[in-house]
Amino acid sequence: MAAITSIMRAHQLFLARANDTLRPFDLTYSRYEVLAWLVWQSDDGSLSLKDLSEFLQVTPATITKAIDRLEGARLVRRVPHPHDARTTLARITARGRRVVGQATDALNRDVFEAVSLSDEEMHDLFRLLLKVRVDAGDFVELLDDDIPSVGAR
Amino acid sequence: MAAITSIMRAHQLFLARANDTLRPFDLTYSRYEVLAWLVWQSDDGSLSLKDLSEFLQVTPATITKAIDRLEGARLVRRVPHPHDARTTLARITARGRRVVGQATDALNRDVFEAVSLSDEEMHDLFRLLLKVRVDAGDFVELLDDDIPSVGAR
DNA sequence: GCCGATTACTTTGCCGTCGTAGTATTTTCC
DNA sequence: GGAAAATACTACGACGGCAAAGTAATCGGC
Repeated sequence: MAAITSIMRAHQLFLARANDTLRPFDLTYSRYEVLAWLVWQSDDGSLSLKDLSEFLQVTPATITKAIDRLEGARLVRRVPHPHDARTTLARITARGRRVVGQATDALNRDVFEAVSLSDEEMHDLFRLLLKVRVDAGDFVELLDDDIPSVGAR
Repeated sequence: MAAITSIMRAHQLFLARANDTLRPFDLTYSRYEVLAWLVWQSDDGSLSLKDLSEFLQVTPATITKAIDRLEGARLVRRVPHPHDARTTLARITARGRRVVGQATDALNRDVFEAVSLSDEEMHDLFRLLLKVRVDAGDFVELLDDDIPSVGAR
């Protein structure tokens, strides 16, 4: 249970640091994540709101509001799906690509590189967290290729 | 960065499971934490709101609202500090003690025991998370006695 | 012992998240 | 092919968190 409390605290700290770093860009970590998925996890910079909801593991209502704000900041645009009138796509704008690039540099510099774990420690941490997540019911299919040493070996 | 994302996800999963478990008690994990501190980290079941804010590492406004709700549910009572008129104490009620006991049993059964890590793995996870937290600027003085094997050994 | 600084709490406003309910559009199946 | 089920999004209300501003009480230096 101390381990779980520790997870909670680590989350709180990283979220706070990330939001501090992103504040100059008028972004939050949640909205940064949306932009990041659009840029690096899609072929043409657009994803359906449904897909975003699944990838980020938040409810559709959360995505609706996030896209509202991102659209207000002209970082994404809603475009209708060509074949299914039920779904709407979020497409990142040129401005969005520029901002997410700068934001990523800032996050790498100020947050991710602040962690002093060795590669091996980082891998151990990831492996242990993955076990915990699976126990808690996470869907990890998408991540399997990132962590070949789990379950196997 | 995959490790940090993994921390975020693990947090999300545990919080969701804990809140599911606590829903029948009309509690959330945040409010449960307040009750738990009052019961196990104080001599007489009362702490100042300031102390709660520091222990739980949330802003005073968050504590104010949490105590509002707990007081509304008759699980704690606000009582004035005997010597300092600025501070108010939150004191757990008999009803609060009863509820937090049942809630703890439920959490242990449904959430904490769901983690299948060995004692050694648990310890490793805790140690790695502690390093990460320190790098992220956490204050860990209060925890030193809980983790004698960090740094040493 | 007074005035300024500090401390403790509350209030307000914003954000992200959830749960629930609603609407519109497919899709499925008789 | 038309009704029922499933799907995708939106709307609303609640909650926990932060930041900033306000209020009240205490402390400290001169």
